[in-house]
Amino acid sequence: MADQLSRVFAALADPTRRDMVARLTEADHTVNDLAAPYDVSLQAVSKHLKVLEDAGLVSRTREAQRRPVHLEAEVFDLMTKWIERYRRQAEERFARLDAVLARMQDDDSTAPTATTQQQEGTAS
Amino acid sequence: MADQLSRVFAALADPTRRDMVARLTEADHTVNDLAAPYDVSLQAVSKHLKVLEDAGLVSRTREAQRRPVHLEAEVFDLMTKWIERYRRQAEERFARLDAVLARMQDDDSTAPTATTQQQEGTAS
DNA sequence: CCACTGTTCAACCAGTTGGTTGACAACTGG
DNA sequence: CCAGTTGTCAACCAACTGGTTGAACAGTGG
Repeated sequence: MADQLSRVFAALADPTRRDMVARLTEADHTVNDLAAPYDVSLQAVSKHLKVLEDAGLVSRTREAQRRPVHLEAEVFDLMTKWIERYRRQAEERFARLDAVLARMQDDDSTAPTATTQQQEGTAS
Repeated sequence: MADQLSRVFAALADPTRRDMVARLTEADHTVNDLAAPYDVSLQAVSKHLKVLEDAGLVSRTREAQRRPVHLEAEVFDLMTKWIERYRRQAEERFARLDAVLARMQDDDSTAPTATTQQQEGTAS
């Protein structure tokens, strides 16, 4: 099956599932309960829940005939970590780039072939 | 097409695309350049890039025959906002729940059959 | 100008997704 | 125990995905 991070992103790529997650932050819900607002069959909702469960975003227990669905919010951290890591990296890079540009402006005697990495030096 | 948030999540649900994004935080890259590490055709990579572009995660300009790919890191905020909003909401709810449980423990005169209506709170 | 490099478009294919309906399983509670 | 409520499983379908190959387009540079 794909790694968990992929499953989490994929699970949240569907608006209906995102809405379910949003509602589950307020309170646990039964399947019927969850299904009510959407114009799809109960089975479809059950499938959505399976996707969320496989991603580790929700868990289900039993309580009488009902299967209360509970949000496992810790999984959010998985995404947050990934996103923040690369966001930070991108920001640092932009900072570096700004510095380079500033330096170039500063003393424009710099050779244009100045060992900048890939595209970076493309100050056309 | 779907809304942008869905497209962004869907785009990042693929490990190859996540890796491309990761590499693009370091520097811009051409398509060939990007494709090098992966064992798929150039056309497949081109498709992945289209997905990332449709999600607003990257932009492409022209430079001679090359099409340098550039990361648009701001889009990360879209996800971060969504995630953080609901994470916070979930945390607040858990805090509330803890409070309720603490209170119940405090004066255990509470009827044990205390109508667990929805699942918990009723404190909406 | 024309060959070459870099990239995309088009058609196709297998596998997945999100939905459907119908049957059935699990559990309560009268 | 049996009827009723709640939810899942199975089979099916259309649409989408991620990959392929072959052809075409864009732009440079000899």
